[in-house]
Amino acid sequence: MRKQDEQIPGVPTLQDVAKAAGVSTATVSRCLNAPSVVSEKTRVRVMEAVKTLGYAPNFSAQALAAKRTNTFGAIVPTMANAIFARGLQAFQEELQKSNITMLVASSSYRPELEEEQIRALVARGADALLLIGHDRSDDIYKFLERRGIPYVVAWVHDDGQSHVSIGFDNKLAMQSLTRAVLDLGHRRLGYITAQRIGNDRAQARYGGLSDALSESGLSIDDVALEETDYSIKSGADAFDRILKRQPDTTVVMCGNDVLAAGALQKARSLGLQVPKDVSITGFDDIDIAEIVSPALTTIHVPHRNMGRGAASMLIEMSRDGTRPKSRELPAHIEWRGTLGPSPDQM
Amino acid sequence: MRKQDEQIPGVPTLQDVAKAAGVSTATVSRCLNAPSVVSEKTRVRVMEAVKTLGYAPNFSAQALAAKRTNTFGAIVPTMANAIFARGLQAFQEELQKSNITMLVASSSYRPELEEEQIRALVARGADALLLIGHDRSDDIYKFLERRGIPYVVAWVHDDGQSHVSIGFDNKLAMQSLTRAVLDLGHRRLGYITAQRIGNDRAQARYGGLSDALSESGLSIDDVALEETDYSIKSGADAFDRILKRQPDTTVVMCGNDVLAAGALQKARSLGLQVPKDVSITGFDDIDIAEIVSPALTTIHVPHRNMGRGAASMLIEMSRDGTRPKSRELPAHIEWRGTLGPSPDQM
DNA sequence: TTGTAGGCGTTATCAT
DNA sequence: ATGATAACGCCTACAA
Repeated sequence: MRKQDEQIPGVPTLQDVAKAAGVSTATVSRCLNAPSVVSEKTRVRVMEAVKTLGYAPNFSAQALAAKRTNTFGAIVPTMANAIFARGLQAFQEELQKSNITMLVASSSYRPELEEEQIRALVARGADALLLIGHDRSDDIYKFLERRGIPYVVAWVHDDGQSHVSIGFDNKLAMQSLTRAVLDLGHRRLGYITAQRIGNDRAQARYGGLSDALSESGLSIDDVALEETDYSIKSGADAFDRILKRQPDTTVVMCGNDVLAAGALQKARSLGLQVPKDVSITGFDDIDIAEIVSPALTTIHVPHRNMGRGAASMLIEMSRDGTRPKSRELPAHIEWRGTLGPSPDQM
Repeated sequence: MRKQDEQIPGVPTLQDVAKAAGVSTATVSRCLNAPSVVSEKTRVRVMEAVKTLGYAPNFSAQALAAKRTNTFGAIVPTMANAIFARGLQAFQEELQKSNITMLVASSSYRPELEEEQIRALVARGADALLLIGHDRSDDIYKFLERRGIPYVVAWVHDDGQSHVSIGFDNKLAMQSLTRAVLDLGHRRLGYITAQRIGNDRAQARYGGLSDALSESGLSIDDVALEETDYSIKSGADAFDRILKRQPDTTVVMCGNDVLAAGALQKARSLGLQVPKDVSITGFDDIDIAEIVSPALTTIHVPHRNMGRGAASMLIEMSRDGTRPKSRELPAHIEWRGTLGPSPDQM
């Protein structure tokens, strides 16, 4: 009288559909998962029952029984950052084509939190994982290997790393930009970076700066360095500090466009002309790079392509159990208005 | 020899932990979910086994048995839009405090797709749902009611609507901004809106414009209207068309900041001074509003608060089964540099 | 082509 | 405080 004779409809199950269509649950299941193997006649009947009852499979039960969830997970540092938001959007659009759902978690740039999130997504049955950057504990990589969960490391490409990845060479990109800056005669540099700890992209970019400097016989120790968090205001404040410490600075390079936008804003409010008095460079080429004025000279990064590519790699890995080769995507200098010759050149 | 005597370890289950600790699976389950009810001694033993085996509960099984997933879903039009990305980030951070996972799906502003996504998230066991705007089919609302899934409609507040919501009055906000514009003497207006179909925020904003005009004895038919999609370039193009159609336009109001940024850019490239020759207004107050120059006069919208508030409302609804009152958050004009008196005033 | 039935890994209700 | 054991809803050999 409690369980069996329940009168209230509740949520329809396979059982209900089976009963309504006068077939077994197995047949209903097949209609849904392998329609070709069931006769036209019964299939029509079953599908009708499905429709009228408003049946939708219970995901948990499905996952439990089938041992696959058609769900991929993505862990990003933050979604509030346009570069990840755009990449995720593309990632998701690509997955959707294959009827795969995306689960997102954000780690707030905190390694412990990221580990937790990875485990959580795996526990939830994520069939594959998108990770940002390769900088994480061995334990967690082992964990993934052991569970046989395919993953790709995105937003970076580094020949020294063994994990399947899709991205660009952050170091090389910043190195080439720095070379361009030096070629323009700049010698008194400032550099604003995001927090580098636990962020291999920021580290690599810094490394690129350093290397380019060395090439020219200069030292990274001579650049006015500011490390700060990710916001326009932080960029502005950092710019201010740099100019205070080193008033004859001719160029301030920034680890990303957001910081650069802040720097640019501050320069303007300080009455400095960009790039006549001081040059500024960014990195990422997000929307704001184009609308500030003068528009930011920056590194163009193929965010959407990375998201899309990561999706297709994961789909392949998950489907075929293969291990595709890492993909390096191009990043290039986007010349716009904030980088000019050093005033010293005159 | 196949199932039982499997030698390869595989993923540890409750069973394995139970065996290792010499207790029943029930006890292990209790250790994890209600530690207080099991004796100190056995608990320690069990937790040890958990640790050494690296056990993590299987989410699907858990959900299937417990009929709750600790997962909330969010369906947004797109994550590539800063306003949603920021709101989601806040939403997720708040959920995390209560150990709830967020599932995101994006509908690309397509109603049918949104319905699909809602059903998908529900099928995946979402305990509650965050929806954007109240504009959707009755069917889907009925579906949610029937399943007893709590949901809140965010980004809007409209007394005429019955669903639990958190947001601000889009119409009123645009109305007040329009009043301010008219007070400054502007009479030749242009308006750039995002696609209004299926987007009640865009509709409401347009309505606010229209109403404010009527109040002053003016007609919406006299404003040069451009409807376009969401991008900086679209805003720029629309601005161009407006000035072609109506060269004596003194102000171009925009349905959001992205379009306004485009308009501003185009104005500059057309050699127009803002706001001396032409004024521009935005809506949303996202990052870019502050960094363009002159900075955008716009409507400040509490994105993060909406995300956070939506989370806490949903948590309450899901926990207590209550139905909280809708919350209206304040939105106000953020006066900056792009809105000035009409040149006609001189 | 279709049905039967055993599992999937937990939770929760009873006893004990 | 702990242990059996029946759900939970679906998938999938295997049998018919």
